[in-house]
Amino acid sequence: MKLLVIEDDEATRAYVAKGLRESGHVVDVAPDGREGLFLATTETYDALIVDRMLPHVDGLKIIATLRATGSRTPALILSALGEVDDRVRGLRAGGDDYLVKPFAFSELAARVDAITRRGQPTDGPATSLTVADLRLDLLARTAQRGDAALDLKAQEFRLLEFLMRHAGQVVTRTMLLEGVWDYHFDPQTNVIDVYISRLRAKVDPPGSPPLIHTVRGAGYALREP
Amino acid sequence: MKLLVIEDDEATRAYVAKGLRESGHVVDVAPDGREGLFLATTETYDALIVDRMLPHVDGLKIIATLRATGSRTPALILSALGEVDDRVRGLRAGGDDYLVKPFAFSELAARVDAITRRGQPTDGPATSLTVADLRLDLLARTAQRGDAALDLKAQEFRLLEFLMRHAGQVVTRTMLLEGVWDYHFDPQTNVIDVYISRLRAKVDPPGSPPLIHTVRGAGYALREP
DNA sequence: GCGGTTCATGACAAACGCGTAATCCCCTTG
DNA sequence: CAAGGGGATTACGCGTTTGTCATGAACCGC
Repeated sequence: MKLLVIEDDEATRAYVAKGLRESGHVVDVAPDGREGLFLATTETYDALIVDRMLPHVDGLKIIATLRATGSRTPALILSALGEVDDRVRGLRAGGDDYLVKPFAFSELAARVDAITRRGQPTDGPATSLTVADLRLDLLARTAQRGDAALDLKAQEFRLLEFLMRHAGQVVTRTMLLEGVWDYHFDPQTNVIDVYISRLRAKVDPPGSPPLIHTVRGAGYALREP
Repeated sequence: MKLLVIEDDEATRAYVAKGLRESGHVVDVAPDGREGLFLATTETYDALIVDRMLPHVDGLKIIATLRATGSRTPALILSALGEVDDRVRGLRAGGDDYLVKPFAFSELAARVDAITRRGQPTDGPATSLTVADLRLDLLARTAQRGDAALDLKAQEFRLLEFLMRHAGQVVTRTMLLEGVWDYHFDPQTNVIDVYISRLRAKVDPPGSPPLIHTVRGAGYALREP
């Protein structure tokens, strides 16, 4: 994790930076708001640790400015002001957390970890699916088994996506007809068998342990080997 | 925002829930860990407010369990334990913030807003593109202008996606041949003209202000009207 | 206003993806 | 072991998508 510490007090700055480095982070430091804002806009950080009272540019102002430019880098505010109103103001300005001085370093480290933790992988709709060494990239519409790319047709892709979203469970033909073909009745067809066959030819090539399993009398299941 | 408050103390629970509802949130409540965990796993929340000491299942245990299932719903821990070690333990268990009782409601509200703030819109790869009233859902592979759904063919979709990713700028035919058709030479063809034509028929129906513009001698541009 | 160039579009042809059907295979059960 | 049934696979036809071509319209410089 790459962090930026903006703090005017020499001793605090050195103490915080040293501690965070020992926790395995890469740390840049800035002694005032001007320098801090410059670094924050020119470099990319995983989180900012910002003192509230700073020369040149106030800490809250820095965060508000960054937020106005669309930056969402998490920010932890350090402050000697411990009043509820001050804390609320800090959080409302776009801070993600607020720590009152004096603070224990272990708590600072824990809070930094907490705000950086869910940096990238959001709860949002998954953009890729993985089962064993099989990967589907839903945005690029690509698939690969191991490191071989698979050339899947549209319908094959949809079928595989459905199977992967239900990995480990048995999916019946009815489920597939509804979920993949959008048939809400029995069309008296064997499309599924055909497509499973085509999919197998690509997903489970000879030599690889098969992932697509037939569950006789029930349906199919995609499972780890 | 939909929130879940897990708190055994009747008075605190009612107080917190009432306040959050007045702040415009939708609030579910649970009086113990068992009920809380059940709701947290069956419903979808934007954030959890969890008391640390709970009957049946401990608050930290709830969060740890949820994290183990892959859930990343932000969690704010409430606790009477204010020691540094306790706070650190709470954050390490997967909590996103830690508030010590007694607390001011305004601070709770501010912290809830802080942890939910960057819930959805991550910096990750965009899952949808928007220009004016035109929207492309890259995961569902659907498009709509205003609220009319557009039936785009695969190639038309790719072309429109490329145009939208370069909205506001002129894209040359060479760029399109490389980016959409993956031709790295001049195939002496007018495919692009043809597909632009087909796309226009769908994206810019008569009556709507056109978004696809011809830039004579240069290429095309997708622009706000 | 004229000629040349650039772009737009409708008709056409080839290729491809999709689903059906027929055949073959293999497991199950008595 | 034989018969029945469910599943696998191959071959084929239809419809759609994709790209080419030719013609017509719009634009620009002279």
